[in-house]
Amino acid sequence: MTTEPLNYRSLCPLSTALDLIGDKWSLILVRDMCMGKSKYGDFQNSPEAIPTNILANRLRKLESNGILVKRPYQDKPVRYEYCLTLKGAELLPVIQQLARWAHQHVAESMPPPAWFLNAKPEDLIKASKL
Amino acid sequence: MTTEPLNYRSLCPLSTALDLIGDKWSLILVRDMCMGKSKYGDFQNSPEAIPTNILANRLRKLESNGILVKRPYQDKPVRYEYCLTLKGAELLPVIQQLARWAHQHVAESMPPPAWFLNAKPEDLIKASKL
DNA sequence: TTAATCACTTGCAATAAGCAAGTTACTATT
DNA sequence: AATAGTAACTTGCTTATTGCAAGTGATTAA
Repeated sequence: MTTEPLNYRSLCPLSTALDLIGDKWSLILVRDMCMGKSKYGDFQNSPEAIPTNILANRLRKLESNGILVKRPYQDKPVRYEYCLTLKGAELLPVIQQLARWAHQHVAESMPPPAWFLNAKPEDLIKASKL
Repeated sequence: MTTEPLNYRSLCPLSTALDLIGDKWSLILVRDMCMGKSKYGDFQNSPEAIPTNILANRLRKLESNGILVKRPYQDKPVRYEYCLTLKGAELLPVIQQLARWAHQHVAESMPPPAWFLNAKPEDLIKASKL
């Protein structure tokens, strides 16, 4: 498997999950990948405007935690795409629940698109090797 | 309603949700309240060992965002309890999905108790005024 | 040759987290 | 009456993380 931090605050499943993806940006990136985005520039262009150094850092962490895979889709010049693994795709239910909650309880938030709420993790993985 | 930050990164529901509870500690506290904990000292005694200044700060934020209510349950000396509102209790599905995900994909994490996975938000609110 | 794009890295300032100790208001003990 | 103890915090300070602006290397396009 991939290298994981190994310094969990506790072994409570919620706590370990938060240690891996419980920061301000990780799930935003997972969302973007759920929406079909896959390139560095795509992530930068999201409305939340992630700083570029943090983007690079989060992509590295998510990769080393097995949530996404980075692979070149061309050379000269080399360009990479970032795709969810099964582990990453299965965060979809988490994101769906968060979006549902915000829609119900945060007045300012926009409604999540229906296709998003009905999507399944399996729909998201396009030929990645787990 | 209660005072909310009003400085959301975007109006995407996921993004607004993360702006409210997407930090390292908020959901840990919501989990504790889901488990029946309600006092300052209870939260401090959780295995993740939240620093006391951060605990006080998070309780304030969660209260001002309408996720919990703080109320005295005795005076002389005054002691407070912190209880989930409906808004807070409805984070349960989010936490359940996170726990489920960790159990499936994080080798080190313990299995979530069955009663927890089957609990419903309504079960959690004990006579708070929404 | 110059300009442009993509995918980053680097340096530094600002913000947040974490640790230890102190405080206030009581109750209980000697 | 003095001492100790507990609950719920606050304060000061150090360390770590974020965020902003600018710079870099590879390559294509004008």
